[in-house]
Amino acid sequence: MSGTLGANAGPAQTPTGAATKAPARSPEPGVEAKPATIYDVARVAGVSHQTVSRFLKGYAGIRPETRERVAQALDAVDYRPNLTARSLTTGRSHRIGALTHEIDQVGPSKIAQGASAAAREAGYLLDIITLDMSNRSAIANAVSLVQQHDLAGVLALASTDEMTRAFEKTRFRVPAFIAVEADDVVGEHRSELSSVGFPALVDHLAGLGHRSFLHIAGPTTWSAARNRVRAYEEAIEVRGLNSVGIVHGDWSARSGYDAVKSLSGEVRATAVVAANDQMALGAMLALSQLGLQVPRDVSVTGVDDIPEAEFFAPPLTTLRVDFLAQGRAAVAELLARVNGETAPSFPVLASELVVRASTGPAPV
Amino acid sequence: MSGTLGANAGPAQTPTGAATKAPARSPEPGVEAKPATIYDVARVAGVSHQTVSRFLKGYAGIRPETRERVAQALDAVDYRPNLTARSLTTGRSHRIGALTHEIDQVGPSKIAQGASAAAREAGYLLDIITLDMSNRSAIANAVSLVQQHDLAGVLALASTDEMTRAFEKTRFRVPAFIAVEADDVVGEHRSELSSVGFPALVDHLAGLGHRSFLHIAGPTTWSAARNRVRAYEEAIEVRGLNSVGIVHGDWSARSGYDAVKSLSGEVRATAVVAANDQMALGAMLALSQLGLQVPRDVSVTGVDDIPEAEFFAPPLTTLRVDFLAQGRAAVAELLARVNGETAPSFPVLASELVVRASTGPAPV
DNA sequence: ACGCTACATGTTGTCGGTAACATTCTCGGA
DNA sequence: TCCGAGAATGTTACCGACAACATGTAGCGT
Repeated sequence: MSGTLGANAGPAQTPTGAATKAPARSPEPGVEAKPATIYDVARVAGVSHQTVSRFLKGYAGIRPETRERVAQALDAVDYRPNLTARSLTTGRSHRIGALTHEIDQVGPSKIAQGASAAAREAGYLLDIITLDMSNRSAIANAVSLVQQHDLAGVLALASTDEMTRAFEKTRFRVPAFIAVEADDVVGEHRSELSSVGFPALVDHLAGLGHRSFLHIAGPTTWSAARNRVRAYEEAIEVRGLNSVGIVHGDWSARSGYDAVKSLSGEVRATAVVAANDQMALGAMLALSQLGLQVPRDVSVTGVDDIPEAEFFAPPLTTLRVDFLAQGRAAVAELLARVNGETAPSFPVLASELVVRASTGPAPV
Repeated sequence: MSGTLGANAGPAQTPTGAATKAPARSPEPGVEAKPATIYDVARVAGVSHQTVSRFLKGYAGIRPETRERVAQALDAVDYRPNLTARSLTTGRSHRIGALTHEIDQVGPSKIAQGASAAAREAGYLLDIITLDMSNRSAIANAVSLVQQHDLAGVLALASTDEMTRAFEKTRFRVPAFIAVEADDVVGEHRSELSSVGFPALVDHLAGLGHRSFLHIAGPTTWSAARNRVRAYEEAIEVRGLNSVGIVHGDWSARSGYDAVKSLSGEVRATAVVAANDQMALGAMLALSQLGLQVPRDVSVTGVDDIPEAEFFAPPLTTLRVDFLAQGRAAVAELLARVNGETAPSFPVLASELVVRASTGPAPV
C-alpha cells in the first residue's frame, strides 16, 4: 500500500486489489473500479482516516493546512460517503419508508412525489412499500420489511385504521411513524381540509340556490374519508341546509358512478358533493345517463383538483388540495422527530375552492 | 453488556436513547430494546456466530442436533437479519432504485406499483427517486444519490434521453440499469405496444370509415412517445390511410386541449389518436368547444386505459396497457441481471383495444 | 528552559454481518 | 490403539464508517 502519495492519479491501479468481476474495464479515466473510502482519502492526504472523518463532519479543530490537504484529496478521489457503513455504526439510516395503498391514486402518488423531493433534499431516500392496507398478513409482512431495512422512519401516505394500528403496536426499531391524512386515529390533527375548504364549497353551492345535498364519500376505513364526511356534515348543518344522504364509494370513478346509479333514478339532491374528483367524474356520467344535465339539473363538485378535472365535460368545480406540500410537510415533521427536534406541528393545509362549469344555479 | 443470557427480555431500555416523544412506554413484553443479532442467537444456542450464519445461509453440513438448537434460538429471540450489515460486507444491497419523472402520472405510478410489489416479493425494497428528467444537475444529483445508497440496480420508470445518457456514462457501482419503456435508446426492444396495439386501433377506426387521422404525441424526448409515434405512422402508412399531422404535447390533458386548439379551428381529421388518455381528454373538451361532437363529428382515442377513461364523457376508446405487469417484468429482469442469471428477455406486453363511445362512424 | 494544558491528530474498538483460515471432532483403516 | 482425512465448528479478519481513548505538539506562564 501507500503507493503514490500524490493525487492518486497514477495508472488506475485498483485500490484494494478487488475488481473481481468487472471485465477489467480498461483503465478508462473516470470509471473507477470501486468507490474511494475515507482510508483512500486519508492515504492521499497523508493523514489518518479519522482526520478525514472529522473534516467530513465539519469538526472545527483542524489546522487550515491539514484541512486544505484533506479537501483536495477528497476531491481528487471523488469521495462519496458509504451510507451503508455509516448506518451500521450510527444505527440510523438515511431512508424513510412510505406505506401506501395504491400509488396510482392521485392523492397518495402526489404526496409521495412531494415527500420524495423533500426527503432527497434532506439527503434521504424514500422507500415505497405498497400494500393491501386491509390485508392483515400483508401489513405484518410490511412491518417486518421495515424493520429489517431499518428505516429512519415511516410515513403512511394513505392510512387505514388497520394499518395504523399495526404500526402502533410495533414501535420497535422504527423511531417514528406518521400517518398523513390521519387525525382522529393518530390523535394529532392533520386534515388537509382546512376549515375554509368545505364551508367555502358549500357556501358556493348555497349561493347558487342549492338546498339539498348528496355526499359521495370514500371508504369509512380511511381517515381522509371520515374527515371529509365530517367536514361535509358540519358545513351543511351549520348553514341549515339539507343532506339527503351519504353514499360510500372507494375513491374510484366507478364507485361514484355506482353511487348515483344506486339511487335508482331518484336523485333528490340538486348538488352532489363527491369526496374526490374521480368519484365526481363517475357521478357526472351516471347523472347524464339518467337524463340529468350537469349543471343545469344537478351541480357536482369534487375534491383534490386533479390535473384532469379542468378538462372533464363539464370542467369540475372542486377543492384544490396541495398534495405536494402535504408530502413535504410530512417528511419535514418526520425528520424533525427523528432528529429529536421539536417537531414543527404539521401545518393544516388550506384547500382552495376552484369554481368551474360543473356547478350552476339550482333548478327552480 | 452481555447481561441476561436468556431471551434478552430485560427491562426495555430505549435503544439509542431516542423515542423522544413517546412517554417511555413501560417495559411491555414483546417490545425488545434492540433487535437480536446472530451473536445473541449464537449465545442462546451455545454455538459460534458463524454456525448461525451458516444455518441462515442454508449450509448443509450442520449436525441435525446443532441445527435444531440454532433454529430454536433463532425463534426464541425473534431474530431478524440486519440488512445494513449484510450489505456492508457483501457489497450488495437489497434495494433497487426507481427513477421517475412525476409519479403522479398514471403510467409511471402504476409501473412503480407493480415494481414495488415484485421487488418486495424478492425481498427488495423500491427506492423512489423523483427528478426533473430534463434538468441536468438534478440528474447528476440523482446519480450521486444512487451511488451513495449503493442500490442493487436502477430502474428508469419513465425515461428521457438525457437521463438514460447520464446513467450510461456512470455505470459505476450501479450494477444494472434498465429503462422501462425505452427501446431505441437502450438498444433492446421493450416497447409496451405490441405490434397488435396501434394496428388494431387503426383497424377499428378504418373499419368505421375514417381515412384522415391526427396524432397527438408525447414529448419527443420520451422514448415511449417516440415508440407510439412510430407505431402510429406505421399503422397509417401500411393501410394507405392519411395522417394530417402529428402534434406534440407533454402527456397532460392541457396539452391535448392546446394541441387541438392550435389547429385554429380547422380540424381536418375525422379521427384523433392521442398518445395517452389524458391528452385525449383534453382534446375532446377542445373539440366540443369548437362545436364538434365526439364521436359524431370526430372520433377520439387514447392509450393506457386509465381507470377514469371509462367514465369520460363520452367514455374513451383506448388501448389498455398493463403497467403493473410492466413494472413486475422490469424488476424481474433487473434482479436476474444483478444475480448474473441469464436475463429473461423483457416480454413485449400486448396492449388490448378497448372500444367505448368516443369512436363512431366517420361523418359523411 | 520546564512543565502543564489545550489543541491537533493518530490508534484501536465497534456496529452486524460474511469470508477465510484454524481448530476440533469423528470415524475408518492400518 | 493410533493416524489421517474430511466433516463440523470455532477464530480472526474485514467491509467503511464513527466513537472513545491515546498520543503528540504547540503555546503559555513562571
